[in-house]
Amino acid sequence: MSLRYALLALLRTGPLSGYDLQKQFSVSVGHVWHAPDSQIYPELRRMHVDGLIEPEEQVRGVRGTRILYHVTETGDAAFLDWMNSPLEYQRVRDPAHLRAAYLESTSPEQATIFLLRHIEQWRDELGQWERELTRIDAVDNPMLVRRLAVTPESEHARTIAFKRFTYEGLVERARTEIEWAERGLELVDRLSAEASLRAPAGDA
Amino acid sequence: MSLRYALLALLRTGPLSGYDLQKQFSVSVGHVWHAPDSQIYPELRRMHVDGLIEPEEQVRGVRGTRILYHVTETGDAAFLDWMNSPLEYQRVRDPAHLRAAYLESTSPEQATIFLLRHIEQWRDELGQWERELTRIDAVDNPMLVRRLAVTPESEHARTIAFKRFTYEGLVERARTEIEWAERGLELVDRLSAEASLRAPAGDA
DNA sequence: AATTGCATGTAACAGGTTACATGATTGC
DNA sequence: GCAATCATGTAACCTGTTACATGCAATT
Repeated sequence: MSLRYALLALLRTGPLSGYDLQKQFSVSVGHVWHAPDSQIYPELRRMHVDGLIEPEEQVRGVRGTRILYHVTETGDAAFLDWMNSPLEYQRVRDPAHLRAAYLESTSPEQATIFLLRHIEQWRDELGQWERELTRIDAVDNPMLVRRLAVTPESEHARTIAFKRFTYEGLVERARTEIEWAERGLELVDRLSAEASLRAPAGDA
Repeated sequence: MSLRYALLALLRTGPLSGYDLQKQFSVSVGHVWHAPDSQIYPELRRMHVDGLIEPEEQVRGVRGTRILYHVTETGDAAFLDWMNSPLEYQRVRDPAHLRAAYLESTSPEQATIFLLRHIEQWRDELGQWERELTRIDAVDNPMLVRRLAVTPESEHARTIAFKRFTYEGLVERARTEIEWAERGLELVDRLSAEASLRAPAGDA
């Protein structure tokens, strides 16, 4: 049920349409909580039904409309309640470590491919998050700017500090994953070397 | 769809019942892939329908039965295919970092509570994984023992090495999370101190 | 006039969670 | 005789994914 709070967090910076939210999901909050558009639109409806947000229809051109959603007082309270409630941690479900635990069942080559892909995967994430960190420092992220615009100036440093803190955590996590997989590559090589010592294949 | 491969991984050490598997999920593979019993029994049926496993009914007492599942050749091949196929990474969906990004919306006290809980959460995981590491070193984990029993001795070191590698990764991840949250606590304190410098509350 | 981007959704399905439901066996 | 635990599931629900579906507006 975090989707609704991710949406509320964005909407608390000011009204946005489903489409706006969808885009933000791919660049800002999407870095910590992915959601496809097919999930966002129905959820917005439910949030409206629950009184957390209020739609405002806007005319676009001759016949087009777009719906801007405003956070209601109820919605604001719901967000703050969530912030102050114990977080529900998700059960572990980690395909990479699941596979890692059984790498002995495949060849060193396949193990290497798996580990290289793991490194690639996390390097991509790392790149995104590092870029986001520099954007935060430059106060260049559109959502952060929106957020600061509706925040008293005395709170600006705090707001930025927590965003930075969040992305620092993500960056460290990515680095940890990469280092782990790199040690895995060394392990695969070491095991292969040991095996070929015991049973040389290419020798006479 | 990793559940089925987690189940196959366990069954490849020899036949087990749904109940056995359920227990293993809470102590071995469950450390990387959680699954409740209500998911395991239906999945075993589907795996039987798909020809990956073969049930063997066993009499228990006068009327009780238990069903042992054996991996078929098809099942074995399916597992190895999975091992050699690109891993499907899950989209990021991280409630802790989502909340961290908006900690400025709550009080320092609530932020502290959140961070302390995060530390507690990961310390629990860390403890489990560290215990598992010592069990691996002592060759004391029942599933590892089963696994080694059906593995040629020349492969024992490899098998143990990858298990160790897996849990080392989990341990590092937990440590990274804990360190991050501890830095978060310092940040909250620092921000509170700065705020009370600018607007002293307890003073005359 | 065509392309890109804005804007809104529906439907079918897969995967996972929670709660419910039942009964037998074994050890004390 | 009772408790623990072995052993098997069903049902309803929620969340998320993938694919499909439509059409206007602004720019080139």
